[in-house]
Amino acid sequence: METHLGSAPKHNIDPEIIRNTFADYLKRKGYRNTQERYFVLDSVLSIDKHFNADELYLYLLQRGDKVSRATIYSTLDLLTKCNILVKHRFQGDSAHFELAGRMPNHDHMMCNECGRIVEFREKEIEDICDAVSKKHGLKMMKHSLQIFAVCDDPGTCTYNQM
Amino acid sequence: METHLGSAPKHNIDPEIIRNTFADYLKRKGYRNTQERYFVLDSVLSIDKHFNADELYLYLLQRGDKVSRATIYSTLDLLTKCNILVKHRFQGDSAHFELAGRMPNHDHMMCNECGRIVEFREKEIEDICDAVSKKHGLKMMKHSLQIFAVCDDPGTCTYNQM
DNA sequence: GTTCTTGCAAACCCTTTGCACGTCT
DNA sequence: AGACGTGCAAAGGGTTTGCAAGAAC
Repeated sequence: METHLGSAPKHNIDPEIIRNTFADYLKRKGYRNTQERYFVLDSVLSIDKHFNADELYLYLLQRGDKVSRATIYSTLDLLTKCNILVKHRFQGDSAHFELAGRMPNHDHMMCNECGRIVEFREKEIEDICDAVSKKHGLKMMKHSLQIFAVCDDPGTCTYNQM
Repeated sequence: METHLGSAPKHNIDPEIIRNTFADYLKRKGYRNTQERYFVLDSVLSIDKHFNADELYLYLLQRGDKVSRATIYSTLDLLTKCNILVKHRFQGDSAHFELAGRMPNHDHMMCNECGRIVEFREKEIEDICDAVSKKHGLKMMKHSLQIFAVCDDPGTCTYNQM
């Protein structure tokens, strides 16, 4: 079985640091160190893309680490809560995840027509969010920005507002 | 039956213009002018909030216009495609809609703890999105920005990153 | 009269849950 | 041993779909 989730990470995140972060979190919360949780963590660390729960499930299968979907969901939740993963909800149906340290505070732009996703980081955005939050009496935790656009190149990507 | 969707709109959108927009769109696409579609449009025009499909279904019932959920979904889709409505996907489960002309290009900030939603408009954000799109060879159609924050006031709203 | 739309219920997808079994401490 | 986590399958919520009946053209 072949998935599109690469197994040679290009990000420069130190796996050891993340494993410790997770171990600390579990300990702090009184949660147990189970094989399954670390199977999931190790897979996640080897992916340098966005992925959803089911893709991760299949990827784990392919690696020979069978973990049930229920456990995948539960572990993704833990990993999100301790800020190892970031959870996105794009237009589509399923939630997408990615390593938080992979490309901090970046946002996404997608072509309505071809589905291509462009990631970008724009410092100003974070600053504006911070300022707006303060102005309204809140403290920003994070933000999520998506730009819906269409490719300029009409050859590969024609937009039709049907 | 009483819903929380007000029936006295405070926005200053001209219903006639919107009805014409919709009629033109239907005509242009060869879709039919059905009672149900205009029931939905009229309801939508009388709401000055975000709403989801089911809230709209109940609101229509309350007004005495019975339209099935299937038709609600289909009509919401049409209204979104012709830019009368904007569709949002906040963290939660269901998609939320609102009139596009109600508060153009505004964004949302929500408190993780109490769920309060603050709407704001920041011109800079639109400008940055536009510039970023150009930089990557795309033409921006729209953007969606959410800020996840917590209320400053610790009395009403304590945040605990469990 | 033909084609499109509606309404209902069933199907669907993603996610969560109940419960029995297994594993961690 | 006890408590917690896992896996399975079933339930759940939101949304879409198949099909027969009805409405628009």
